[in-house]
Amino acid sequence: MPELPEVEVTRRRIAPLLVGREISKVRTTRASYFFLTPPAALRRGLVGQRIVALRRQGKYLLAELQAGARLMLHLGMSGQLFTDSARSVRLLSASARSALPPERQARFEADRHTHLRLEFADGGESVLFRDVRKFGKVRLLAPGESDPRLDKLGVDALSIRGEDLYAAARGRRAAVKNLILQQSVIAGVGNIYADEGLFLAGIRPTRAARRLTRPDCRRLVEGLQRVLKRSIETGGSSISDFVSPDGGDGGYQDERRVYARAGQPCRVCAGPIRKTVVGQRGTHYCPRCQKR
DNA sequence: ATCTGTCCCTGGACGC
DNA sequence: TGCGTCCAGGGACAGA
Repeated sequence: MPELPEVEVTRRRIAPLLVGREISKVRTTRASYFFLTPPAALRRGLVGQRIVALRRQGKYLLAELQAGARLMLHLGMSGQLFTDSARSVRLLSASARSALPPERQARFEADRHTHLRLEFADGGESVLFRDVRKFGKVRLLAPGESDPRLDKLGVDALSIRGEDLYAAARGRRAAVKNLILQQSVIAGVGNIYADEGLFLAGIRPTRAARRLTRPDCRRLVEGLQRVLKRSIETGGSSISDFVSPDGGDGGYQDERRVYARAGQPCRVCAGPIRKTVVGQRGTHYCPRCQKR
């Protein structure tokens, strides 16, 4: 699931392929709630536009266009942003793959889940957005226009300070894990890195947010930033769907300490990692290393 | 204001 | 082999 590191890795690797190029053709699938801007309006608004920058805000990507409009993208749960030449088995479902001869099994062919395809005036590589579960979003923002989703975002997870988290936790009875998953509090943290950051900080995910001390908040922010930065360095986590724009897998899934490791030995104390549910999300922790 | 539960979607895992 | 059932989860939303 794309969280801050996966979105940032995507941004860094695909920016050189977008910035400075003029969109010549836009192909979409039919309208669905994936399209916050209806497909036809999206096509009209993008053709002929040149992309001048690609930024990240929380888990959102914003492609800035020359005329001041912005293309807002969210990868949701299963979103994949990549180029024509990307090769990855993750770009095909297992059933679709098994129907193909071996030499074509890693080759991408646009399918019904490929909702957006941008072609460019220079005739070079196209950029595609595929999203099986359609939890992703795409919206074209007119010059000066914003989106409530962006307006609500809190401090970016890479720049938040312990003191900010401490302030946000005042009076909150909810579990600390719920607090750090709230994009209005910390923008960019999702389920994997929430669990991993809490582990590094030695904090039990179920602990009431308001019970955190200042030092707790400081350690939690340090833990979160450490896992986020390390994940960016290793190319993100490719646990189910994530691929980088060239089709390559990330490397962070091999460094996970708790996420999706229920029953396996803790890398610190060797005791079994436990799985529970917090706020309807699968939650993994080490009962011995995360006592408080 | 905060908190909790429900819903959107699809494919993969699992049981029989 | 094939079918049915359950599960994963980001975030919007409704209702308490």
